[in-house]
Amino acid sequence: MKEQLETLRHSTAHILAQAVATLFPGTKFAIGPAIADGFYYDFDLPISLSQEQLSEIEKKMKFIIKSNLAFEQTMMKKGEAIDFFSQKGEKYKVELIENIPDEEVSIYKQGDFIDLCRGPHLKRTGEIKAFKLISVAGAYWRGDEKNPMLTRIYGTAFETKEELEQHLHNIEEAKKRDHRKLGKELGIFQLYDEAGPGLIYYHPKGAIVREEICRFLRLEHANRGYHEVVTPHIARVDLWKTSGHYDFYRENMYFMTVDGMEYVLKPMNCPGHILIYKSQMHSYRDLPLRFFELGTVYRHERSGVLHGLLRVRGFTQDDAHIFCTREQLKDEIQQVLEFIITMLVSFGFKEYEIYLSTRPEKYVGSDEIWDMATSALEMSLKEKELPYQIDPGEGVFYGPKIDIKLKDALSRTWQGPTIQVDFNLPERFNVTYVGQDGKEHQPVMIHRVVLGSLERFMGALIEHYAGAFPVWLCPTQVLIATITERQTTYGEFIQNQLRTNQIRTVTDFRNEKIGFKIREAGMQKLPYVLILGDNEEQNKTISVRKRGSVDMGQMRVEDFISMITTEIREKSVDIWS
RNA sequence: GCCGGCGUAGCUCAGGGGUAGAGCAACUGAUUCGUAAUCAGUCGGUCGGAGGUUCAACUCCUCUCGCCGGCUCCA
Repeated sequence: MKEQLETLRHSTAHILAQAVATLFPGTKFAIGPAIADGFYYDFDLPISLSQEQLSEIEKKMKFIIKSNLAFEQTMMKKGEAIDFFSQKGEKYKVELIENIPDEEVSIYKQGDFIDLCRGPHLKRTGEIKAFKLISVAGAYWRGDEKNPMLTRIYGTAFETKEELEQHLHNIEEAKKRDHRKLGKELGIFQLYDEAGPGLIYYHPKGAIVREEICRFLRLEHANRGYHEVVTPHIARVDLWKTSGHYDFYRENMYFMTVDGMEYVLKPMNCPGHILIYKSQMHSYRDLPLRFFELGTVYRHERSGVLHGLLRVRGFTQDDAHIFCTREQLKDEIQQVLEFIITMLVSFGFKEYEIYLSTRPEKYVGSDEIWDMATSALEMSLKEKELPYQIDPGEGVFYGPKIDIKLKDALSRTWQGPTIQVDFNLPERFNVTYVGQDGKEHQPVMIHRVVLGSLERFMGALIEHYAGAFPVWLCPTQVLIATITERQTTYGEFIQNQLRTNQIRTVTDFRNEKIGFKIREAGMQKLPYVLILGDNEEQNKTISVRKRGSVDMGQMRVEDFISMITTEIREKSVDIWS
């Protein structure tokens, strides 16, 4: 973000704070930074604030802007500042100052509003031309849920009114791509109150999309030497005690007691794959051994975090566990990275962020093995020349990981693909292989998903394509629409030809105008509509209309079949919206 | 889980203590039409659920379930 814009937004945040100070005496102030597309300020308010009150605050802010107050900076000795803010009861500010290492702290003042702030700021409040308060939300002080919850007001500001309008318009447009809205409109999936939150029901069209993705995944995994396995949805609690999930993951697990025995609905697939590995002795010659499963898992996510397909309680991962030697680790990681990137590209994803998460405070295993695994991950990223960021201390307790985050329509990021190195489970389950030396050794395990969960991936995919899937994924690939009922027989003949060629085809022989049929097809984002009238029947042709109002004119049905078949086979991601 | 908001017909939404509304969809009929909405009629609701206040609650209050925006947490 441009520094100028950042300053503008930060200054707007200060004006917001001043307005709140005037309107709600007794408010304590926390922090108010500029963020990606605006700013926020966190307050400890004496009252609870609702969305409607934002316009009242905006009004006050406009008054402050009009008053054209100067932003004045002064420096204060740390002790002095602590006294000053303590006197005002500003406990959050005092806490902030105490954490500043310098001797002096910077204070900004506009009118009678004084705030701890590094700056920089605009010269005067009057420089703000275009801002809007967006929403009010709760946020924990310092982002820690053990701390009190503050009231956060989000807003945005731009240099011109036009830019502000454009931004608000963009958000409205993005909302039209929301997978929850499109999922319902296009008949892809639905959630049902009576069935429980976070549980997805794929409708027939969604099931087709999902199945196409699964078929593709199975093929690609087989091509890369993975062995597909299938494991049960429940397992005795003992298995989860051995794995450590019972101790570390219990609040996310579903339990049930049957015949006096306790079972767990699986939250992960790893223990199952380990059982399969351990069913026989393995030589170093067997490694790497890769078990793949489209494994459906259930996790009790906290109610407030559920979000359409992107965050659910039951989902299917394209999960695999690779058992390999330490020497093979880097090579395996590289292959997985390559696999992931290839798949993302084939689905048309260009925007994703890669993170390398390193050793957290609590961890198992030696420093030496952590360093080895972390550098294996990092070297793989470097050699693939993939740009990445480091997420320090964000690794799992059992090992470091690479996460790839996909973006939704509103640019919120969601973790999809991940590669995690694990030293813990092989230890807990006493997983071994016989080495060249004839002795038992412990393999390293890699947990990895390529798309992540099918649910989340489909959600991201719907938003990515705004519901207009590439033809190979489309539930309906071709609609045959007749001009009058006279062409019904010809339409059936055409449909038969397409179906014989495995093209998913539906017909619209209703007594409706062609414009009406085309409109419906357009709203359903169907890629091709074949229009049949007397003209086509006489010429033994079809008129082809491609998604996005493109009239391709008349052609022979064989030519159309060959064209669309190629498009399907190549999984063409050519987008025409 | 926490903070704030919202739940009215299959869908999108209006209404506001005194007989429940529109558009689309569905159904019936007419129309047989050339590239994003043909016309007319009909059907459709325990106003998310449970308590309470009131002569009277869809409307006010309490609880509860679900959804939305955030926070925290994650595929």
